Amino acid sequence: MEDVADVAGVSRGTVSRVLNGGHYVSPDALAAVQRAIRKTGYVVNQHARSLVTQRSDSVAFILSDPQDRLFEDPNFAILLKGCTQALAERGITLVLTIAGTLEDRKRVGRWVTAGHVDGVLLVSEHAGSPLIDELRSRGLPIVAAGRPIGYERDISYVAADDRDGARQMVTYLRSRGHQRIGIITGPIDTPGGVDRLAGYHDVLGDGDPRLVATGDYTEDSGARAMDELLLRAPDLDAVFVCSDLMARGAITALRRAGKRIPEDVAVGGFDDSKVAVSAPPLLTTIRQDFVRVSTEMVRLLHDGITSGDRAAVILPTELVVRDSA
Amino acid sequence: MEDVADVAGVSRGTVSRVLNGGHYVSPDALAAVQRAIRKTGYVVNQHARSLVTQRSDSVAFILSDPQDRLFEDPNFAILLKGCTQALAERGITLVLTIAGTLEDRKRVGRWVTAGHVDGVLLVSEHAGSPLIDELRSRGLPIVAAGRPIGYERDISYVAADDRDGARQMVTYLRSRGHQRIGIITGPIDTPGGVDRLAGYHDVLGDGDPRLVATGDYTEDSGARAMDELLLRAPDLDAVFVCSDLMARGAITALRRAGKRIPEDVAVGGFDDSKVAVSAPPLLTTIRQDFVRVSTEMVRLLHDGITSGDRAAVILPTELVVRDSA
DNA sequence: CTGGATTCTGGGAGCGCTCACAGTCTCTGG
DNA sequence: CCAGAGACTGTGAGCGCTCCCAGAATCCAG
Repeated sequence: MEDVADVAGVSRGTVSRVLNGGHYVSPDALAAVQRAIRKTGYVVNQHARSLVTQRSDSVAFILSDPQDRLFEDPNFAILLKGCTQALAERGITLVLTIAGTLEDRKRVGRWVTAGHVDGVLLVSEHAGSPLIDELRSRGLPIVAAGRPIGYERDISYVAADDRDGARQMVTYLRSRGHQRIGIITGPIDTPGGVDRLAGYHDVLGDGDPRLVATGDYTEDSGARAMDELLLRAPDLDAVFVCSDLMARGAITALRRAGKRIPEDVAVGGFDDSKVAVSAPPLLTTIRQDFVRVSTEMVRLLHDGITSGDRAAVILPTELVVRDSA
Repeated sequence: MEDVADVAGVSRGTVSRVLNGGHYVSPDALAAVQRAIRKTGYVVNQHARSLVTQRSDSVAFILSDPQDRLFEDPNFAILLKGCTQALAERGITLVLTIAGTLEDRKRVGRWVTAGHVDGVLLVSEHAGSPLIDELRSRGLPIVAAGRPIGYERDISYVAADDRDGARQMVTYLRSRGHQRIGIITGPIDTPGGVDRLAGYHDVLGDGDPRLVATGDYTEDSGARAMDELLLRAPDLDAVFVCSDLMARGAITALRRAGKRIPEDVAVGGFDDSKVAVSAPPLLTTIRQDFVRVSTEMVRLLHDGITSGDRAAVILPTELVVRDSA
């Protein structure tokens, strides 16, 4: 930097000003510095800058999922890519951390609170992680993907309107004349698990508990839950499966049981992910826009870093009718 | 840090020594410092450390793929996760960068060469990127996933033995009595594209050019290439498709054309990825171990950072026989 | 008892940057 | 013509750490 200043015939201070927006710099000095930077091939030392500004211009993307969902679930990939790009536009770097095990989570907690990042994007399935408390106590801005159960007032989050989406699907199934509508929920400690089930009950009342089964968002679990449902309620004529991937599993199970879709049993999914249209029957499902989720998350985190604000954003969901219901 | 030194009754120098391995520190001082660190809740400032050591203890994972393959191809996810974990074990942070467009690549080039990272993991489909030259000129250690065409002597890389894998598959198909064996290759500017085709020719000689078609590793392109092959060589009785995903597309196309698999046309894939067993028929394919690839990549990069060594690792591939051939 | 390793410790210098402050110069209105 | 506001510039201090060097303490062999 001293070199640049010498070449441009100005002082370090002026070079620094040019680097940081160029306010209070004369046009001559500006041009001279820019020329000198090109000539010397100078690049700022981010560490030196961070040392004094106390900011790192990077954020952590923490995937604290106990399973290897990154592979199974395309939503994660979309979220990850969307965040990377939205951050890049703001000149912020995305640091990916995977914290599956409890030990991982401790390590990540230490790392994050050591001031490596200015904020955290939390993509975790399960609630009640001690991570949130630790991050909060350090005053680190956090934005979660999905409603963080038990922390709604404490940290920012972006979520799709799960409950309303579920209502739309169940209402639609009923409008098509289905009487015995089952549901395969996600884990009951996830917002997608409780909220979609709540939407189901909003429309159908308490209903028959034999029509409710639980999966873990994997394809296999969808098949297993469907088998269970078929056993407990052989007369069911429709099922709302709370993720497309599980719906695919459920369809496999239904076919094994000799059921035609949608003639014998109608199937509704959730997500409108790639798997919804990867094979016949094309899934009738609820769309949630994960690209939008990621841009909103980044926006919220940026706000949090610059102003300390907290906010929650609920994005609308939309029924997409295809072949399976 | 000064606080810790005061509490422990020692100097900054001693605290620093404890932090960096504890050599030349008396047991008493060591214990006192460790106690003081716990008491004060001290965490090192990574930026200050990096400023003096000139190391960042982080590496970039550069995904410079023009398409959105991260979604289509599960291999990327496995690679990404494997690298993250292998690095975490070494206390190194993974910074994810996506450089799809040319402009992205420039931005990433600037960023990486600005000293943000100690090394680079390059996961790029296409060769001849100016990125490699730029990184090399800065002396940054690089490890590529897959053979970096034209840079084999310049940078480290880890690759599966594509050519031998292809030979295994084609040999197997021929041993099963197939006479007219087609191939759907990857893009011809990728190692997987040229090497697997070379393996095919190793076994079959020059053969009939009408039996060769090219895809781009997406499912759709597999279907299109199959249609083309069927048109040019309606008598073909087997096809080696150079990725499982494309093989799925090819199977769709074959079925549309009324062909039974494997009775009318046998299909061989490559990768042994999740899609190989996602639906019937289960794919006969070539296994390459991406977890192993990622750990080897990290090992090589670590070597490169600490010692400046370069190396190439070729991992064996293995035929997996299932239903499709 | 002494000289030279060997182990351990403290403190100064400096990594490359930003920020606050003091100072200079120019331009305005009274 | 002058005071004061505004635009611009240079300089010193300091961010929190590691590294180096000098010196103190300890130990062992001669």
